[in-house]
Amino acid sequence: MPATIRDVAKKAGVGLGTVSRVLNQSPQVSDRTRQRVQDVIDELDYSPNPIARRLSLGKTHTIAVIIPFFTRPAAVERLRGITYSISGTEYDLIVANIETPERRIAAFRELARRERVDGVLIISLPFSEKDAELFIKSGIPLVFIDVNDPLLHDFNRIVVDDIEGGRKAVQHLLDLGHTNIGYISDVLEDPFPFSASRARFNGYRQALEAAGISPCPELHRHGEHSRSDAKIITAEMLRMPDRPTAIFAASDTQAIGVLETVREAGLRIPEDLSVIGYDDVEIADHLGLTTVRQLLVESGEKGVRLLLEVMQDPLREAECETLPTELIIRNTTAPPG
Amino acid sequence: MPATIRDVAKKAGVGLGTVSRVLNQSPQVSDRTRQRVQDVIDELDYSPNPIARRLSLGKTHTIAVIIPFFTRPAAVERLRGITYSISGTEYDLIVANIETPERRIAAFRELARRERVDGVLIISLPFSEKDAELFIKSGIPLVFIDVNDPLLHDFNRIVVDDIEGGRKAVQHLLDLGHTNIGYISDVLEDPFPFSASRARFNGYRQALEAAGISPCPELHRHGEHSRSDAKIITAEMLRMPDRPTAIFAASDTQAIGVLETVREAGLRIPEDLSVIGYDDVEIADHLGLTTVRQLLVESGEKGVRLLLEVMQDPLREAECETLPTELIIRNTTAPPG
DNA sequence: CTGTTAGCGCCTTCAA
DNA sequence: TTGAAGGCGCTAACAG
Repeated sequence: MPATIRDVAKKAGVGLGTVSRVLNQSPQVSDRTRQRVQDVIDELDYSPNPIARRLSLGKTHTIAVIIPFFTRPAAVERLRGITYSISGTEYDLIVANIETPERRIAAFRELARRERVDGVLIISLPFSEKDAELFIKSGIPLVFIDVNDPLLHDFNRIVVDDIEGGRKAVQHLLDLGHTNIGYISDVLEDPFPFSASRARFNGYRQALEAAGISPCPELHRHGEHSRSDAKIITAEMLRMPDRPTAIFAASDTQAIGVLETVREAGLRIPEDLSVIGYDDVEIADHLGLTTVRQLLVESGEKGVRLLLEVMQDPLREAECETLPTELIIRNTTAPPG
Repeated sequence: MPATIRDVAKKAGVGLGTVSRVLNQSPQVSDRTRQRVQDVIDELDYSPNPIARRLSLGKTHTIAVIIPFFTRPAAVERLRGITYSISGTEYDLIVANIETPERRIAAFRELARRERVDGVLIISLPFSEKDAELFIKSGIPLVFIDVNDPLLHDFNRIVVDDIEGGRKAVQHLLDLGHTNIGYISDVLEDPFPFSASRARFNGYRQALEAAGISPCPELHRHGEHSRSDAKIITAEMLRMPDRPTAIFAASDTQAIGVLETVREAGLRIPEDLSVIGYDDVEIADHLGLTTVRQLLVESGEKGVRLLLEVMQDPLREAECETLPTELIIRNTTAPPG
C-alpha cells in the first residue's frame, strides 16, 4: 500500500494540513518544518494520490482529444504535437479515436461532461449545432484543430488555410500549363464530411475559375480516404475520353494511390500525368511527391497551448489562428506531355 | 454543475445508497424503486463522477502504455490494436511516449505507482532489473509487448519471434543465392537497445552459420532508427571493396532508406542489390518492398487482453505468447546479378 | 505559522 | 429491500 498524506504527517509529527502545504508549495510554512516534512516524504517515497487530489479540487486533470482515424499519418503528426505540449503539464491525455459515426456520437456524449475532462480538443471532425450545444451546455473548454466551418465562429480554433492550399496546388498545375485537372477528395458528405476536403475543393475551383476555366464536375470525384479508393477513382479518370493531364489529391495517401494506378496503367509520371498531394507526410519526400505542406505537428502544439489558456480563462474572447501552407515541388509534376 | 448522486436520491425520494445500487446493478433492489430511480437519472441526465468512483473503489481505472517513438509506423499500429481493445472497457488509456532516456526513467517512475494506474503495458522497450524492481515493489500488473529478454521469464508478455523472422529474411536471401549479406539495425546498445534488433541479428547470424557462412562483422552496421541514418550506412556499405549483394534492414523504415541510397547511386533494385525489410508497414506494399510481416495490431490487442486478465487475477502464472512472422516476397529481392 | 475540520462524490458495510 | 453512516486521500477554510 502506498503511503498517504496521513502517514507522512504522523511520521513527521505535524498536522496533515502542513504536509498538504509543503506539497503545494504554500509559502506559509517555516523552512524547518518544510524540510522535516520533505525528508519524511522522501523517506517514504510518498507521492500524493492524484485521484484524491482531483476529487478534492473538483478538476479531472485530463484533456481529451477526439480524432478521427488517428492512425493516418497526418493525424499521427498532429497527435505527436499534442503529446509534446501536454507532457510537462499536469494533465493526462485521453484519446478517442473515431472511425464510425456511432463512435463519434458516443465519444461526444461521453466527453462533453465536466465530470470526465477539463478540456477537449477536437481534430478534423465536422461539427454540428447539436454537438456544439452539448459542449456549450456543459461549459467545457473546447478547441478545434483543423476544423474550418463557418458555424464555428465563436469557438477557439487552429485552422489551416485549406482554400489557399488547394489554390496553390492547382495554381502550380496551371502554371505548368495544365488545364484539365482532376481532383480526388474524401467523401464530402456523411459520415465524415471533413471540412478540409471541401475547403481544398473550393481552392481548386477558385484557382480554375481565376484562370478562366470552368470546373468540370466529371473531374471531381471522391471516395474513402484510402489508397485503394483513390486507385479506383484514378482508374476511372484514366478511362475518360478527355482524361486529365494532372490530378490533385486531397491527401498524400490518396496521391500515392494515384501514382500506383498510373504506373500500373503503364503511364509515366510526370510526363504523362502530373500528381500533387496534400500534407507532406514523411514518405512523400521519399516518393518525390509534389505536395502542399501543412504544419501538422505545430497545429497540435498550438491547439494544446490555446486550450490551456482557455481553461485558465474560460471567458476570454474566442481566437482563431490560421496556419500557413507551403507548396513543395518535387518530381511528380511537370508540364503536360 | 452536474447532478450528483445526492440530487438523484433526493428527487427520487430514496437514500443515496439505493441510487448507488441501481447504478451498480445490484440485484437487491425492487423493480419499482429501480425504475423510479432510473427515471430520475434519465431526467437529470445524471452520470456518476468517475473520479469519485475511483477514489472510493481504490482503483484508477486507467491503463498506461509506455511506448518509444509512438509515431513510428510500427508503433502506431500496435497502439491502434491497443485502443481497439481498450475502448469498450471502462478503462482510460494514457500513453507515455518515450524519446529520450530521461523520459524513460521519468515515465517508469511516474507510472510504477498504484496511485496512478491499475496496469501498465510496456512496448518495445528494453527493461533492466532496476526497472523490474520498481514494478514488482509497486505490485502493478504489467504486460510486455515486443520485449524479448531472457530476464523477463517471470513476466507476462506478447513477443514476436524475431530470431525466426530474421532467419526467414536471411534464408530467403540465401535461397536466392546471396552469400554476401549486409544487416542494418538499430543501435544495439544505449540508449535503447531494442531487443528486437538484437533478436533479428541473431536470426541473421544463425541463418548464415547454418549455411556455412561466417558472418563478417563489417557487414553488420547500426545507426539510429531512421531513413537518414540507414542511408548513410548504406552508402558506406556500397563503398566496401567487396560490397554486399543484399541488405537486410531491421525495419521497413530503414529499408526505405536503403532503397533511396541505392537508387541515388544509380544501381538497380533488385538486379544490383536485393533489399528486405521488416514489419510490413502500410507503405511497403506500395513500394513493392520484400519484408517480414509481423502482427502489429494483434500484438496490441492481445497485450490488452492479457493485461486485463492479469489485473483480474494478479497471482496467475506468467504467460508468454509468441506471435508468428511471415515472409512477404515482393519486388526488391532477386538472385544476385 | 500550524493543527483541525469539513467537504469533494461515491461505494459499502451495518442496522433496521 | 432500504436508509444511514463511515471512509477513500486530499485541499482549503478556520481557528488558534
